[in-house]
Amino acid sequence: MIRFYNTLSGRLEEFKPVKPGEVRLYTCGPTVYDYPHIGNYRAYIFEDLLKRFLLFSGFRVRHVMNITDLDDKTIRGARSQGIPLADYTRKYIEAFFEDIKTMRILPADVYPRATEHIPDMVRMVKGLLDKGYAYIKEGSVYFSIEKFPAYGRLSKINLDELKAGARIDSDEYEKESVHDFALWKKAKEGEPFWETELGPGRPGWHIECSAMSTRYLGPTIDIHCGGIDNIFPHHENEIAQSEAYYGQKFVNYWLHCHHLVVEGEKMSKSRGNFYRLRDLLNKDVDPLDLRFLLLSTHYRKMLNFTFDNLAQAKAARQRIIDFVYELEHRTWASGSEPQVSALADKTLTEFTKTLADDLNISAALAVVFDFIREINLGLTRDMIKKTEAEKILKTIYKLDEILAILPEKKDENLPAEILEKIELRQKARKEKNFKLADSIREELRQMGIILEDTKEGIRWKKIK
RNA sequence: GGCGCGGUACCCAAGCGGCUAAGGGAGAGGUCUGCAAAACCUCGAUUCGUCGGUUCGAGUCCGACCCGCGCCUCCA
Repeated sequence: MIRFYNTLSGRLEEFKPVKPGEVRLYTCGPTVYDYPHIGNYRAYIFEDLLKRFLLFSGFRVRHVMNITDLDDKTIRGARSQGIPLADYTRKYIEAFFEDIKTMRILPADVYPRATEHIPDMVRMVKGLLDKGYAYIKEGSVYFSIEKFPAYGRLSKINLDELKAGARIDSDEYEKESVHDFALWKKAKEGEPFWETELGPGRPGWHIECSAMSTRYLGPTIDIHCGGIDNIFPHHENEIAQSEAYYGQKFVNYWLHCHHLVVEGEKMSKSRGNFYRLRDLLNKDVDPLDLRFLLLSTHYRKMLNFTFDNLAQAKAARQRIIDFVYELEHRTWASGSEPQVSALADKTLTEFTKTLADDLNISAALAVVFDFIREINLGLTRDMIKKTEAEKILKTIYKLDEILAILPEKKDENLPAEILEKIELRQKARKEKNFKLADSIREELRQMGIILEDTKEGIRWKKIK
């Protein structure tokens, strides 16, 4: 049984997709006005874990992630540079696709862009007007919240109380009630607009997601993910629009990822603790170390990013890498040891079971490390035979289908000059010239190559 | 003001009423090694923010309080 914490009900629920064996997943994508920061990637990696787990469990997953290339921020950005919106957003869109690849995030099936779905949005807004959920004021269209009694159910927000906390309404448009939100914004001087049946203008931010999600996934979606900060008002508004328009349940399971903070404080440019993914990669951070760090804290818990935590994640990940390395480079005695095989099976079962419990990644990783310790113990006692060695490796790679933290098995070769140095050191060792041998070892270590002398000969590994 | 999250060893972190409180990192001692590295073994919280309560039994449920953080405005 798979259980997830559903924000809508506020408790753990058994997961049952609308259509057995198939999951329709919608995740809020990037707003392409800048390079995404590591907090964005925390959310994307949580979603990736979820998706990989579902795939691993045998579901077919239809995944849609929108790209917000039309909103206040992108418009402001394009205008400040005096270039067309599409030219402005293009480089961020390209960067996004590059980055999710380096972070090993599985691509979605569809990446709809707001600018390419204006007609879908217009159709929905028109429908909401026809059904009486929306009204026009001075050329703009607004959703009338009082027409939708279920409003506030997701965020548990009470509108009367909201009203009490006097807040400044930053929206420059006229509406009947403070909490009504714009579905369609009348064209403004210097802003891009579309000529439509609603008149010249552009869509409001919330309707973009409602239109694009239901366009590709149908009126009822199994799982909708996003950051915790999107619960109100964005997701609340999505529910209102979609359910008012389609007359049926919009989303069955709402999964929200908690924030990432840096050094215990909210990331912000003014505080100087703001990191884009690229800032870190330029500092020689291994993207997979970062992936491991972002992955290893439960998605509903606040994650504190520090460089110390990153170093800890790196060390933990290295333990797994070293384990795989050992298995791949040893020579094995033939024969078999059925107990070891059973342990591998048990590990896989336990791993899946812990993740099925609302993606309890910490418990899942504990299962992995328990397995590694057990096998390493067997290794020191020469209890692992060829048959098992293969099975163990297969198991680890199976686990990595979900974790995706093992390095690519590409450059297994070293440049000739380095190989020569290793040879030289071997010779020095043979002649008991340890001083020379140690200096070569140190020299290579500086270059990121670690040498290890084992019973079966010398081994090297790269360390970034 | 309203809504919500968290406080478990030096650090990260699981645990959702009942075996000796997972796992990782760092540390100490040991085995192996020319020395290292890796690996293995051993050690490490009589205790889970504080104080009360419920219970045969509580990090685990209830109440109060203290501390840290987030949201309520664009935001993953």
